Amino acid sequence: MASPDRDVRGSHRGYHAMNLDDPPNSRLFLVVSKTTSEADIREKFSRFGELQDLWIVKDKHTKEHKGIAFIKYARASEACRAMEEMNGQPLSGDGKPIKAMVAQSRASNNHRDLEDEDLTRIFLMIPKTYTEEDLRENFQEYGDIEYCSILKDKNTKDSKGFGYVRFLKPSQAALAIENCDKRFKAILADPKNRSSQIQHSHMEHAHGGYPPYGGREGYSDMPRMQGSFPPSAHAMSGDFTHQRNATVPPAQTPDPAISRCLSVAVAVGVTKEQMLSLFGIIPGLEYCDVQRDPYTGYRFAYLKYNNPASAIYAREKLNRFEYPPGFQLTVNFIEDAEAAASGSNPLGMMALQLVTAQMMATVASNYGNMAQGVPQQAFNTPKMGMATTPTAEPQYLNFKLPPRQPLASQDSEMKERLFLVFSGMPPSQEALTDVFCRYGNLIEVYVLPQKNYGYAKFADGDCAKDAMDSLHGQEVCGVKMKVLPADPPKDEARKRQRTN
DNA sequence: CGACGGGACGC
DNA sequence: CGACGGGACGC
Repeated sequence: MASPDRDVRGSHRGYHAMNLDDPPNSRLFLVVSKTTSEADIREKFSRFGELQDLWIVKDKHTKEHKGIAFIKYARASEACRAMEEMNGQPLSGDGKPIKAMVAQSRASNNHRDLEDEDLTRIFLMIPKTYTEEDLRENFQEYGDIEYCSILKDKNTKDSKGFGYVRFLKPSQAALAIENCDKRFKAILADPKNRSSQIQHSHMEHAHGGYPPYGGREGYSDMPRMQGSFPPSAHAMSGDFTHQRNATVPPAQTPDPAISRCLSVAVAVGVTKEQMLSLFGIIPGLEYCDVQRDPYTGYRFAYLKYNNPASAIYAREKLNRFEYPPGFQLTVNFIEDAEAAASGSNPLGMMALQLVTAQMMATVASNYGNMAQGVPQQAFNTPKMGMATTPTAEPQYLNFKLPPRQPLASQDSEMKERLFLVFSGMPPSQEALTDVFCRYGNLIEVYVLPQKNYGYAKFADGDCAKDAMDSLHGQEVCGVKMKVLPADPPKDEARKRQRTN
C-alpha cells in the first residue's frame, strides 16, 4: 500500500516541537479539492523529502474542509522540488489541478503568492577577488544558472565582496544555499525592484510585506551583457587566480599521521590526468582526483595509495617537486577518512567529503604562510585573485611555532572561543590564522573592523587552551597580544534569514 | 478563488 | 584596561 507514515504520525507533536519557518521556505501552501485527504497528499508528496508536518485546514467549528493544506519538509529544496513537480497537477479524482506554492512564513501576515522570482536568486559573500565566472564555476553544480553578478564600486570597480546568483528553479537556489561552503553565507536574496518595498516594518523581525508586483516576464535585475549567458557546463575557465599555488609553502613534515592518503596543492590548470601520470609512477595508486576549494579557489589533488609505504615514498619523492616547471607541489598526508566509513556507497561519499573538507582546511591554513620567501611581485599581478592578499611575514613570533594543523571544518561546532586583544594595529587575519591553527581544530579567527580585539573559535577545548597558554602575552608581528577565554557570545537573535 | 492547527512529557 | 564581523542591487 502507501508509504509508511513514520514522519507525520502524530503531527501535533511535530507541530509543537518544530519551528515551521525553519528552515525558511520549507513549507508549502496547497490549494486542493475539498475531497482530498491527508493520505492523498502524503502519498503524492512524501517522495520529495522528509514530510515533517501535514495539515489540512478545516473550519474550526463546522470542520468543513476548506480546500487548503500545509505541508512542511525538512529542507527548502525538498519543498521547492515538490512545488515544481506538483503545482498544476491533478491530485485526486476530480482531476482539478492543485496549486502548490511555497508558504509565507507564519510570522508574516502577508499572503502574497511567492513567485519564482522570489526564490531563485541568492545573495552571498565572496572573496574580493572573485569574478562572475568564478561564481558560476562554483555554483553551477547546484543547477542552471541564469546569471551571476558581483557588486562593485562605481568608481574603482573593486568588488564589494557581495554577489548574486540567479538560478532557473527555486529548488536549485535552495540546494545552493543548503550545500555551498558556509563561508559564502548564502541566503535567498530579497527581491529587487519591488517598488516602495516596505523597508522598516513595525514588526520586530518580520520582513514585512511586499506589495504585489506585476508580471513574471523575466527578471528586471538581469545584468545586461553577461559573458557566458546560457547556462552551460563549460567550466574550463581554468585561468582563475592560482598563481599563488606556485608558491605554496614547504610541506609540513612534523608528525602528520601517516596514512595512505595525500593532499597535493597544485597550480592552476593541473589536471587529474597529469597527477595520475605523476603519482602513478609509484605503484599502488588507487584514487586520484583534482578539486578546488569552492571559496578560496585553491586547487588541490587528493590521492590514495593501497599501502602506506607507497604514500610515504610518493611524498618523499614529490613534495616540493617542480611541476609544472616553476611551480612547487606541496604534498601532505591527510587522514584516511574513507577507512572510517566501512564500505557502503553513501558512507564513502560522506567520507570523501570529509577528506575534501580537511584538505581544504589544510590548504587554507597554509596560505597565510605562502608569501614567505616569495617575491612580492608575485602577489601584485592583476590576475592574482586569491581570497586575500597576504603580505610577507618573515616571522610572526619570537619563538618557534608548532607545525601547522588543518583548520576544523566550517561546520563544526564551536567548543571554545578566545578573546584576543592587541596593543596596537592587529596583524592580518591571515597571519593570525596561521598562528592559531598551530594548536589544532581552529575554526576561524577574526578581528573586528577598526578595533584592536578579536576572537578565535575552536572546535576543541584542549586545543584552545593550548593556544591560549602558548600565545597569551606574546608578540605577533611585533604587536603584543592577550589571549583570554571569551565571555559567552552576546546572544542576539539569529543571523537574518529571509523568511518572507 | 485560497493563508495558519488546542493537547505538549519534563529544569 | 579590552567584549562581540562582513549583508544589497545606477537611471
